[in-house]
Parts: sequence; C-alpha cells; structure tokens
Amino acid sequence: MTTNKNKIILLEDDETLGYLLSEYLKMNDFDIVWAKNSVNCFKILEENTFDLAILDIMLPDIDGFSFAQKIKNMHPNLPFLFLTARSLKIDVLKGFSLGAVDYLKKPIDEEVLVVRIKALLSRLKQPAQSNETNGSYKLGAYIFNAVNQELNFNDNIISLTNRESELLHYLISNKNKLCTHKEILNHLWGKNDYFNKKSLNVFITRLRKYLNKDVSIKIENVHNRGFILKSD
Amino acid sequence: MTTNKNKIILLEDDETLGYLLSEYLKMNDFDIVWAKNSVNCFKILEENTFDLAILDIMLPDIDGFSFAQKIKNMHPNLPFLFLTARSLKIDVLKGFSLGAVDYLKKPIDEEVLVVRIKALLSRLKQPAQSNETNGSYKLGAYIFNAVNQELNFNDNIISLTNRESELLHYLISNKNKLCTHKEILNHLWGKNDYFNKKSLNVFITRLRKYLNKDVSIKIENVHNRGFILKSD
DNA sequence: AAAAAGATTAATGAAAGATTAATTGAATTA
DNA sequence: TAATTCAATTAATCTTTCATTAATCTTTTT
Repeated sequence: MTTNKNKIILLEDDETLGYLLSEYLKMNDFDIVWAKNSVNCFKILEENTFDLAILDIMLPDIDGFSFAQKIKNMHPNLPFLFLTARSLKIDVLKGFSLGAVDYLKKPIDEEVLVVRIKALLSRLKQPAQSNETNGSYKLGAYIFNAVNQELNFNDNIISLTNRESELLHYLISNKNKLCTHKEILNHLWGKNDYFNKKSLNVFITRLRKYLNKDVSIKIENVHNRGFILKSD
Repeated sequence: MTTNKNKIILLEDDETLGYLLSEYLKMNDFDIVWAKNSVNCFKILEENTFDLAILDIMLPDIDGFSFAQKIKNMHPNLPFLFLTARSLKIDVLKGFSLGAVDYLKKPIDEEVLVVRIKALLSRLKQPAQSNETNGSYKLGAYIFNAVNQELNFNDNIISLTNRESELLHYLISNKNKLCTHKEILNHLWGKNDYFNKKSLNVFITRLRKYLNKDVSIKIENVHNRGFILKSD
C-alpha cells in the first residue's frame, strides 16, 4: 500500500463512457482500474483489492446481477454501486437487496458521481478510525471532543466543565476569527451584561491555562471587541 | 424497554405523506417517530437516540440544509437521508457534502425506500459490534452478558437486576461516549423527571460497585450532562 | 497619569451527585 | 390470605462541583 488514494474498479464496456469516467475520477484523486468486460474484471479482482466497485449492469456478455452475486461471494466486504440505463423498479430493488451501496441511472453526472463516491467512502472508512474524528476538533497538539467535553493532549485527558466546553467549542468553530463579547455572551449566556462579561474573563483564563502546553495556540484579546482563538 | 427494532425519526410536514410513510415503515418493522416540524424534531432528538433520520428538506419553517448541519453537530454519528421534491444538482451535491447517506426524490416509492433503508442500516450496523458477540461484551477484565444479565469476573458471576443490566447495556454500547441524562432516562424509563434521575443515580452507584475490581473501568459523571463509561 | 478594560487568583454557596438506608409494591410461597 | 422475598423507588444525608462573585493586579487607551 504505497498510495493512500482510494482504489476503485470500474466495469464499463462502453469505450467512450468508460474513458470519460475513469479520466474524470482520476482527476478527482481516485486510483481507477477500468475493466472493459466481466472476464477481465474478474481476473483483476482475483489479484487485487479495491475500496469500491462501480458496475455497469447492462453489459452484453453477462447478466449484471449474477455477476454482482459472484463478486459478493469473492469479496464479501467490497462495496459496489450500480450504473444502469435501466430504471425498472424491480432492478433497483434487486440491486439493493444484493447489497449495493448505491444505484445511479444513466446518463451519469460525473460531479454527482464523485460526490456520492466520496460520501460513500468516507462513511465506509469510519469504523477504522472509530468516532474520534467525528464531533471532535484538532487544535494544535490538542484534540477537543465537544461531546464528551474533553481536551486530549498526548492522551492526557482534561475534563472540561459545561461553560469551559461551550466556550471552547464556540471559539474553535470560529478559529482565527474575532468573536465579539456580545456574540459570545449571547451565545453562551443568552444575555450580555457586566457580570457575565466578568465571568467570561474567568473562563478565558481557564482555557488559556489548559491550552498553554502548545505555544502555537493563543487566545488573544482585542481590546473592547472580543477574543480570537489563534492556531495553525 | 429495549427493542431490537431500528429506530428512525421522520421529519415530514405533509400530513398525508408523513402518515403513509410512517405507517408503511412501521409495517416493515421499524420503530418510527414522526416529527411534523423541525422544532419538534429537534426536541425529540435532544432526548432520544436513533439509528437513522429521514428528513424532508423542503419544510416551510426552516432551511433543510442548515437544519441538517445542526443535527450533525448534535449527533455526529446519526446517519440521515434526504427526501426532496427539488432535484437541482446543487442541492444533491450540498446534501452529500453534508454527509447525507442518501438522497431520494419525491414521489417516493415506499418499497424502494424500505429496501434502501434496510441496505443502509445493515451496512451501518456492522462496525457497531466491535467487541460484542452474541449479546456479550468484553469490558476490561469483565464480561457482560446482556441476555443473561450477568457480569463475569474471573468466572465469578454477578447476576444483575433488570435495571442494572439495561443501564450497563446502554452505557457499554456507548462506551467512551457521553450518555446524557435525558437519553438514558428516555431509553430506560421512557420519561425524564426528577425522581427517575434520582433512581438513575442509585443504579450508577451499584454499577460502580460491581465494576470496582478493575480500576481501569470508570463511570465518570459530566456535571449537568450525564455519564461516560470509560474503558480500554 | 487617570480611567477603563482585562487578567488572574481566590472565596462562596447553591445545585448536583454519591451513598446508604428506608419504603413500597408486586410476585412468590406457605 | 398472610408471610416472605426481591427489586425499584424514594428518602435522608453527606460530599463535590462549578458558575459566579469578589478582590487585586496588569495592561491598554486617551
């Protein structure tokens, strides 16, 4: 595994469409292998692993569905999506019940295809990295988990209080952008008065203390305006 | 209390379509909650967990996409699919880039919808049981059998009561992730009031006592939010 | 240099949580 | 039907948490 590109096998007998699709997908940073017929496709699949298979099921030399079944037996975990000119409901149902992850009708819009593939792959990738990246933010050497309200620095976990976490969440999702006192106060406290502002200052100090292990992270004050969380 | 049906929330303002869809999906063994507007939907989502959200993004009271974004912030792992009358390419692209798992155009064919949902859920379910095998979970040096309601520590078997077991089951299947009071109470008791919360505290204490033989396991409280079962 | 804004540290007190004990109520048994 | 058992709930009590407030020091602005 020398590349981190997603490997996709495309089974498409139409020269023009096959060429266009594989070129377009290559441009979008996928590693494409184009098989022009099912025999060829089978051979390639025997010797390689892929992240996704895109199958044109109206190929002349084989019934697409039985082919998909074969693939499923060979590579039970290989997700596949169908391209098809057929739009019969029965086909769609058949496709999904075979375990297809998607079913696109021709003519294909390449842009839509790419977005769908990316969405698919990112979803399929998730189990590998657990839910660590989801709902959590990288901040310099820290990782902030907004759901658990935790700051992770080198597996050293700091539990944040509600207010600390809310404030950091607000700042981090407006990273490198001024957050005015007003905005922050209204967002966290629902109102904006002298005392809440005092409170805000206390929490800013706390966050600064938590984050001081990475000197590239700073919470800067803009006099009479608000705060900016700077990082990167 | 715990059913093995897939819980789905349906956001659909159209009375007729909403009724038809939720009835049809119920017939197909899904556990459906139908929200007729986004405010309602939001409330329900705050207090419950679902396996899938189906969103009509042309609702009059809110922009569907920003709503999806909100949901994503709240429940980063909740997969959602869009129903829409719009078929503009830009919308489809936007939907997928938000992380939608599917995008269906109205009019909906219920049969297709069900097949797609099943395909989706079966795919999404796979990663879930990382260390769950036929109802038993490894938790540090313990093995929890959710069916027999037993905790095994070095072949020393502790029998759990219903509530103890339900609670541990919920926490363990959300290991290392915050479970809010609301979620837990709604999941176990079906409602969320002062007294149930008190009861919950008692059961937390019990579970802590059972689990105190392995110091690497902790049930942590997040003040005013809920609990996290930490292990590994 | 005075005044205002911000930073920091510490003190406080109400609410939330933990723990143990008592009570209730349903199911089981005598 | 009375007695027993067992789990869930409620009560009572003790402990901890954390947002707020206060007090004091530092920086910025004019």
